[in-house]
Amino acid sequence: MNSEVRVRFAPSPTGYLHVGGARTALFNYLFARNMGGKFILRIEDTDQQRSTDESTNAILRSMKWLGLEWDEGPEVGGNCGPYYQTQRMDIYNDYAKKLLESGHAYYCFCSQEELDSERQEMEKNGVPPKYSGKCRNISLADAQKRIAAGEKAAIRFKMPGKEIKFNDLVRGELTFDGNLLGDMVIVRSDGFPTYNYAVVIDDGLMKMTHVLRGDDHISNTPKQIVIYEALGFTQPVFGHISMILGPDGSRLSKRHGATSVEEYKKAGILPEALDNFLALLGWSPEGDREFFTKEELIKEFSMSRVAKSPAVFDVKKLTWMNGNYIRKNDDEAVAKMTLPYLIEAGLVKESEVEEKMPWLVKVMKTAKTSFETLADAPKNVTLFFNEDYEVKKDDAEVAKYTENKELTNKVLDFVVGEITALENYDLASVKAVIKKAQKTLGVTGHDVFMPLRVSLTGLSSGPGVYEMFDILGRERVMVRLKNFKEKYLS
RNA sequence: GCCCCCAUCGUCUAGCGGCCUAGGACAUCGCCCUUUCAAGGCGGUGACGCGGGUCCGAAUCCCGCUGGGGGCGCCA
Repeated sequence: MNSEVRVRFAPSPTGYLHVGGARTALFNYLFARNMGGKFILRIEDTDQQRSTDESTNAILRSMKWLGLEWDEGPEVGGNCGPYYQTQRMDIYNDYAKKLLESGHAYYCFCSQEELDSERQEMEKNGVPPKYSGKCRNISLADAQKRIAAGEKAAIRFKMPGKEIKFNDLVRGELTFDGNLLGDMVIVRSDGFPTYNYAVVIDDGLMKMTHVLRGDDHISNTPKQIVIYEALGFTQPVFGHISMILGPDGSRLSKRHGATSVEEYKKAGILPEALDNFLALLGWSPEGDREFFTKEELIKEFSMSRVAKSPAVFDVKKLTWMNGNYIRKNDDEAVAKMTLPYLIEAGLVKESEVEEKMPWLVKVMKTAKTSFETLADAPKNVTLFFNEDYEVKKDDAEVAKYTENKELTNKVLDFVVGEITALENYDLASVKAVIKKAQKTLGVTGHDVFMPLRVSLTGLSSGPGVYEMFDILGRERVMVRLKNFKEKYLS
């Protein structure tokens, strides 16, 4: 079947997977799955200086975490491999040779210094910087002799000075003037291919039907098209997705804060939430719905609904969405997903996880409405864990009850007495006690709840008082109440 | 400097000539629920960058301007 859709994501392993890259990968993935085609992952590691295995691993890890499984590529193989550019050197060289022989390319002996000064000169004169074509007329035979004699040479592609057009899937027809483009290097003097060349060889040989990538590649496209033409490869359909911007409207970068998928994972963002959020950056479904499972995204996705304009990455909305995803889970699931964060915060020990699990589930039942990321969990549940919580006396609401000792004492004494006398400590009895306190003491509900809240949590706001009684249990409630009395009411 | 792309509430966006006194979501504000907080429910504030056309009619089409972004490497 040569009508099968084939798309790829081709990161260069020079750092972590960026959210912008993740979105490009996601769009390719969704498009492939929606069309019943293949999603291919290729590692563009021809930059020897900056590529690292560590980055490759980090990128693969992030892709998997996001659920973007690839059909061909590293670890899974495929018929069009290898999928690492550094393993495809022979292929690039073969095609470079063909281009040299067919007269589409030539050897260039210009040194870096010559090129630099040439460019500076052009810039000074306000001329668009473009290679002069100095080595264009050195014959292949002469060039080969010089190389045999030990000279270093790059290979340049002869740009045809013509108009280059292509039909972009998201932007429509785009036109470029080839006369403005200089002869580009396709093979560096160290023998490594350049991006614009390697990408064509790979996409051509890997039979890509569509190339969906970032906006920043628009001006590379005409350069690549002429290589497709020279090689006689079938051109894929191009689609350029707009970029992701920071809050200030410039290209999203480190100075805007977290940019890598890994950082969001660490911050306690769920992969489903990040996928959902990223899908909505630049793509919109029909209708007003915003929450989609991956399967639903696949079903709904269409390149025709991809926006042309760039999008600002709004962490607030991501976080809101993430909170919704967390709350969609049942209490047990939330307990499990927050566990690593609780352990890291020292609230739970690895060894007591099993024993504490049922209790943790109970904690999460009341706490999960209060956090938007998993990393928020520890600070929101810490007061359930130990008795040495701080009483915020500088909070005016709290101070009311530390200052009005008479009321607080009255309430606490009554409740302590009644709770101690309780045969069965359960929620119903606790409720009854509190009711009784109101009646007997002749105070409002608020005036019995607040002293209890302040003494049980040290705060004027937080989880429900009943929930505290339930989660803490009789003994810990007593400890807290008595401690509070001793410290603040005597 | 040159080339290219983009332009609807603060943000993500719907809108593809009349359904628009511009719809939804985040954020924000108010109300409700409620022992507090959160969650939830309801409601409010809030946008077609500007100027020319075309058309009976323009957020929607065309041109210019302005603004923003990207590219112009022996980086990808």
